[in-house]
Amino acid sequence: MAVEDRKLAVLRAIVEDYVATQEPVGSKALVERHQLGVSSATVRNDMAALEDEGLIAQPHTSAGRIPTDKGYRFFVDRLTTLKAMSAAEKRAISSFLEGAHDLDDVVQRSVRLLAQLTQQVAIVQYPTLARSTVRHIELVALSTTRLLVVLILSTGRVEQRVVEVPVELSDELLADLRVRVNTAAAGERISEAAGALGALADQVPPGTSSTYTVIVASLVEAMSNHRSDERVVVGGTANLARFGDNFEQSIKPMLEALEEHVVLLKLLGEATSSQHVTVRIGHEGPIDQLSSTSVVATGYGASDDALSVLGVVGPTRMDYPGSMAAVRAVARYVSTILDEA
Amino acid sequence: MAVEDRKLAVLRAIVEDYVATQEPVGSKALVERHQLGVSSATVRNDMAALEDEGLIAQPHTSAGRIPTDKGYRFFVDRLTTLKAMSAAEKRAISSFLEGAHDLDDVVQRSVRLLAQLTQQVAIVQYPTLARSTVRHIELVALSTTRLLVVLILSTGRVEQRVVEVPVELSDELLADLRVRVNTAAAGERISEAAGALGALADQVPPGTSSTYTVIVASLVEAMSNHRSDERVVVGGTANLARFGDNFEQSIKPMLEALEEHVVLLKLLGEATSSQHVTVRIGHEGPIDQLSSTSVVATGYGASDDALSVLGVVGPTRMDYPGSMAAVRAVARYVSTILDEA
DNA sequence: CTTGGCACTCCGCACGCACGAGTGCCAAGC
DNA sequence: GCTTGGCACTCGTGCGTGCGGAGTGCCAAG
Repeated sequence: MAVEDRKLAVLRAIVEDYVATQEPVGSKALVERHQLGVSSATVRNDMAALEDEGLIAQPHTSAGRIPTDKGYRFFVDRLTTLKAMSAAEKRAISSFLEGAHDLDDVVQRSVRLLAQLTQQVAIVQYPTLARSTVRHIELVALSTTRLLVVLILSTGRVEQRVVEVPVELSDELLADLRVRVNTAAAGERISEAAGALGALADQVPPGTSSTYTVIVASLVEAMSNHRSDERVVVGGTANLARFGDNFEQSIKPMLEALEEHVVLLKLLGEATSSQHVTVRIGHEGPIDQLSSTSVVATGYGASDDALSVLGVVGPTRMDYPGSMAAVRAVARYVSTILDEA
Repeated sequence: MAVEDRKLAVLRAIVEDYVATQEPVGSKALVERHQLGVSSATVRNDMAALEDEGLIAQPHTSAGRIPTDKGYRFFVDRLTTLKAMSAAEKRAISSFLEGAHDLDDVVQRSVRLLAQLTQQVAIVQYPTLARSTVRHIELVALSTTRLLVVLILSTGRVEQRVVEVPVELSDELLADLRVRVNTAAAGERISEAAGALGALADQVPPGTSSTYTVIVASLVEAMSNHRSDERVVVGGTANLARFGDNFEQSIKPMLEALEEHVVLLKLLGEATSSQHVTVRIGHEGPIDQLSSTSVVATGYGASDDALSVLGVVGPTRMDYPGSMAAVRAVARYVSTILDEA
């Protein structure tokens, strides 16, 4: 085995051992636990080299080495082959997810599943609405000036929104509106539906013009900032235990981030752009407080132009191959399930 | 001041100091921080008596005293007068909640608010559907055998459910069904709607009987176990920091409980039966692992026959008067808001 | 019943020490 | 040129010891 190759084997061994034990790993322990075929002295030399390259570091003199963020990055990029899920695992996943009878249910189950599989904190963003078309719009008057708009989409999603309208609503008006709105918007993509509705404002029945325009404007406004695909669901927070015992520094910022969905979306970030599993290690992430946590995420969804995102968050010292495999597997299953729906 | 009265004053002082400092409180510190008008020796005697009664205890000989669960119970039942919220707080609460334009929003904001006010973990159960009446039922075919049922309720709630029907659906059948279902169920309470629907199965159009009965049966089944008012929302988990530093023993079981909504509902438990604020202290709760956490909760909702529940969970060592006041205040505001809707 | 005094207990903390794990370097061997 | 065994050196950790302080219980006097 060439020297370079062995160095990488050593790096891999260090990562694996450190992930498993959470303790700095020394040269001696390394040769014992792995078949490296060389003595500890040789390993020491290799380690010194790896340290020069910035891939590993020692917490203090005369302690073992731990991987640096750069080391993990190298490990993930070059030393990792995604484990395939076992047949049993596959079965478990699909049977678990197929029991769902509701979008909420699918999302809920996915989070749980992911948390369970990876033993980490799992995050799932709701599927985007981008590709959905409008199936039906129901208008319900909650009071004379408050209107509930229920949007039923082709994919079975249901969105609702209360709109404050600045005029009095009558039953006839509403009935008329309902028909017009539906004929205008039905079959349109949600992104275009707002536009289609806007056009309505022109072809108003005579004598009611201002009322109409006003209501339609409210509707358009409500539909264009539907925010529900920014919803995220979090699960497996109890796995935060694996973050280490240091509450203030590692667990608390994580809990705080988990409460802020906006922050979470930022965290999952660019993963949304592809169906590839992407990994963000420690400081690579956008949030300073979370500099010792990694994110493994991937886009998912029925098609490439309508991706949402899902993944897990854990300490930099995490089982990358396992997490990546689980994330990918769950994303695939969820995608196919959403496709069926 | 009579002796008994002073003993209670001492108990109150101990609870307050311990809650504030999280440290066992000694006789000397007590006379310094509170105007008890007696010497530390006298307080010591009182403390000995309180300990005999099981209201306080010392972690070890020659340490200060801490309240027992029984002591907290006594404090809550007899020594506490609910603080009224300040005018500013009231304004803050109502303005914060009134910004909501959606049931989800109301619930979400309530949780945040409660967590913020109490600096603890807040839990809000979705309002019950009990009193709602059916406004409209929309049926959408997702595939030839999968039917999306959307239930729009008078209160503006929207419930959805996918039903697997064991027959092929045609457009005409669906249109017909839609009309019949709506005329049968509209205006009914949700609890009665299932029954009203069931009656439909009899007055079937000739020739389609079995198909009809089958679909209606599916609908009835789906409607009778709507489970959405069992949904709970949790917030303020970052406040778990105040649980103390002992992760394994106090924080982890809490995180686990927070993931299990069923467990949470059990935890909030009987509070649902009244609009009173109820307090469960430590071991009084139904869950052994949470023997050092207390629950402050109350029923809320538009009317007495349709109560849901909301509250906070924290360490037994928590600010009961403050939490109780906040829980009550939020419950009231949410109730009135739901009432308007 | 209250109070000051006093002896006693026990926790927490700092100090010091020895131990062990791990390293880096070197000289010898393949 | 790599590899290897040996060896001295460095630190971090764990453990026993000793001390100070907070707090108590009890007692005798007011």
